[in-house]
Amino acid sequence: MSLTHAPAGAVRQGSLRELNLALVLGRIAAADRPPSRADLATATGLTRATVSAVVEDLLAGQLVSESDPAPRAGAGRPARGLVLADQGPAGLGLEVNVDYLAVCVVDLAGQVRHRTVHRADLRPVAPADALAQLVEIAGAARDDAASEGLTLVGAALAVPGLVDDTGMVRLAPNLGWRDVPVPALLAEHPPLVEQVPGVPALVVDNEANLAALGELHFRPPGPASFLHISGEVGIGAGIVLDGALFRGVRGWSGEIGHLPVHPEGRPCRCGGQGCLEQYAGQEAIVTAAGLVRTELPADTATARLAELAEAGDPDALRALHDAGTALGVAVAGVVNLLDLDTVVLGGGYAALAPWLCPPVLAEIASRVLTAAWSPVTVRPSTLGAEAAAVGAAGSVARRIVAQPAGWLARSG
Amino acid sequence: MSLTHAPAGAVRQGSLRELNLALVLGRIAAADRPPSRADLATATGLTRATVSAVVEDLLAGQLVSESDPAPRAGAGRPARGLVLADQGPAGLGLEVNVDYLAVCVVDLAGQVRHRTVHRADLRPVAPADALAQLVEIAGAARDDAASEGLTLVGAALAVPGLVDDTGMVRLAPNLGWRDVPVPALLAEHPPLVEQVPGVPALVVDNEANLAALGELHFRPPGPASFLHISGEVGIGAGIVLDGALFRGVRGWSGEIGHLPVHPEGRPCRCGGQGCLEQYAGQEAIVTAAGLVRTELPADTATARLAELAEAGDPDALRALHDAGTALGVAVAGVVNLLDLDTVVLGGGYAALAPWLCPPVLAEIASRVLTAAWSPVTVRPSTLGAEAAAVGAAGSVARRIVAQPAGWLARSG
DNA sequence: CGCTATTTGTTCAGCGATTGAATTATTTGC
DNA sequence: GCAAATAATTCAATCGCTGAACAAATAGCG
Repeated sequence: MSLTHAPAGAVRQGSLRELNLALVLGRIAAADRPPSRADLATATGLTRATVSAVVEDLLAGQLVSESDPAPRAGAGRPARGLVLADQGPAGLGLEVNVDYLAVCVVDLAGQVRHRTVHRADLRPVAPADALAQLVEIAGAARDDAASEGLTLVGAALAVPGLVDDTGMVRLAPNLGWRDVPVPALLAEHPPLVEQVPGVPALVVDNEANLAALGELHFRPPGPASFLHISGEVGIGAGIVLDGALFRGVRGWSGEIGHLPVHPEGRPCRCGGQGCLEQYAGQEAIVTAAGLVRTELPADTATARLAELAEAGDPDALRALHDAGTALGVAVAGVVNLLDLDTVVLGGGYAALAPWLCPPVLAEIASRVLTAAWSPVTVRPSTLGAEAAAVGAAGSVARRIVAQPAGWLARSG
Repeated sequence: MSLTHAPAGAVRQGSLRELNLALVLGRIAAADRPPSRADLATATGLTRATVSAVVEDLLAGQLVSESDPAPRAGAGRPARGLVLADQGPAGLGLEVNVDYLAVCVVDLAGQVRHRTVHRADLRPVAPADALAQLVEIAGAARDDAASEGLTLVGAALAVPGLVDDTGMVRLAPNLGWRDVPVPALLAEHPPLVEQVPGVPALVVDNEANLAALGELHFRPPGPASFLHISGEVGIGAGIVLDGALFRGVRGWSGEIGHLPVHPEGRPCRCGGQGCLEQYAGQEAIVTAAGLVRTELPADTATARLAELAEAGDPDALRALHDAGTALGVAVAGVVNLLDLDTVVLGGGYAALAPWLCPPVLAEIASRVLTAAWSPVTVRPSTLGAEAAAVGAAGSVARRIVAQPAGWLARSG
């Protein structure tokens, strides 16, 4: 029951058209088959005349295109289907992580049109240099996209750390970044994207948040509310409610890693005791499995762990089971609290999901009151390791779909 | 970042006026001093001409009234202040609880204009009979309100149990209700409220949810996002995000009582182990304090407990401290997850807040990562025991403020 | 092959709501 | 008593939606 139906600001004369552009475009994006103008009219409640006028604007602005007449039974003039354009605006996704840089381009329809991953240990690299490398890769991606008729209209950067609302990276412990003014550093390079009213040129956000958004956009029939858990060294949760990321009062939501699972248990670096991170963080799992803590990326350790588990190594299996149980205790609490019906295991957990899911489901079954009525789905993320970059680019593309007026106002 | 700015349905010609009516009325409601038309124009971005036209509609519909010219310094024609009308539409709040029936009427400004509490043990009473008594009391309240120029336009009923989306009470254990079709039972009585387009005649909801909404409306400068915890036999949380109650996918959010605080601890009726309810539920506190479990209402036991604590009884103090610590562990987890900055202790906890708050705050301080940056406020509810009834009535009144067009369309 | 029914999409006069400038209203300060 | 300042209203112009009529394109049927 959202009681704030009205847009935040004034509803001017022209807002009407803006809202209907968004409404119609949103329907086209959400439809499973290319809808006709008539379909849109009945779906939205607008008249066909209005829909035609709105669609004309969308076609002129390269936001949608007409598809071949869909074969359809019955009499009558055949409808022309409308689909999101594969040319026009697109989003740029960037990611700086411990052991790689990633860049990708996602179009309006959510298709990944370009993708580059540059593997390198970024920990010894100064932030400014890392960003410079990223800009270089992104420049090539932009040219590539341009050759396909795509115009980049905004960028989103995923980092493994806390980001404040100005885009400053306050703390990215595993990367060794502290108080890095990313927007200012990137402003020293030539702009990567075309400026479009209503679309921020650069958004910096936590990788867990953006990875969750990636999951939202690229599972066509997926749920609008779910919990996405990124298991890395820390454990971050992206909470998606009604198709929007819930960021909390200060933008620091999702710290599921410090939910207590053994309140009198091991001390945690957060100052508490028995936090989930101490039992289901990557380091905890790896050491519990008897692996020596590897020097370099978590990736390797995770892959090794999966191998061992695959081979039936009892230590690895026990470590995964214990971690899954701890995770399940925390997840059950979240599900009880928020009444979500889908949990996605992402990040390092994705590869370990076959062993983590059963104990998580077991804890949910025994602790969640309503689990009997309504089952809770727990599944691994479908996106690869660079989910955050894809989610970042997708969030930009999605913004265009949600607010097309800015793009249309750009060039006329 | 809500990406769904557009209203769900079509934006017709007339929607423009509807949206601006809501926008202007919302500003009047949110202002701390009666704004003038000129203030509203600058605040909303609309022209003064439009604001005048909109205000004229609101005045004609008895939704706002002009206050005496506010004394103001400087030259110029004095502004006429606009305030929410103290006549016109109002909301009816109803509550059935274990040991009382409550009815109240709240006007647009959020003022409680009428209040009746009928104390009685409702457990042996059949649901139909309880509702019949409630209707009788409500009828008197409606007549009382009518004499003050108020018209009831919707009712909300709070019950201590799970309610599905049809208004059916699936289970209210402490009341002994199961699958009670409240809307159908109430339909057998003459209607209590005038039908207004866009305002449901009856909403049935969980008391914890409605109590949380009560807190939202009646702390003028209060935060838009907070956690409201009702400590009764069970422990329920109302999660308010951006001024709206978060209900979850199926409407069953807020089950904070089953967050694990001692995962290998006491078994809980939910099937889990070590749930919060086992350590901070009213029964748990009362028995821990050495009080014999009293026959009747929890109220009495809570009051007795407060008395003992006031007098310095060591058992009572220890029981409250332990309960507060358990509560704090759970609350810290929620705050980490959702990044909320305000926690309200309501229901039975309100009276015990002086002893519960300190340990809760201590746990938050030690377990919440961001507590150092941004303090978390923990305070008792300011509403009385019948918070849910007030919140219920307030939610109806608030709906009129959020969607005034329906009321205006009513009589012309 | 031609006619009709059917559905899609466009055109156009009408209308409601906002806009911006001009106008009126009311008070303070000189 | 007059000018400056602020508040609120009036009014022609304009923007965008509506509803109905109209044009386009196809399947079914005799």
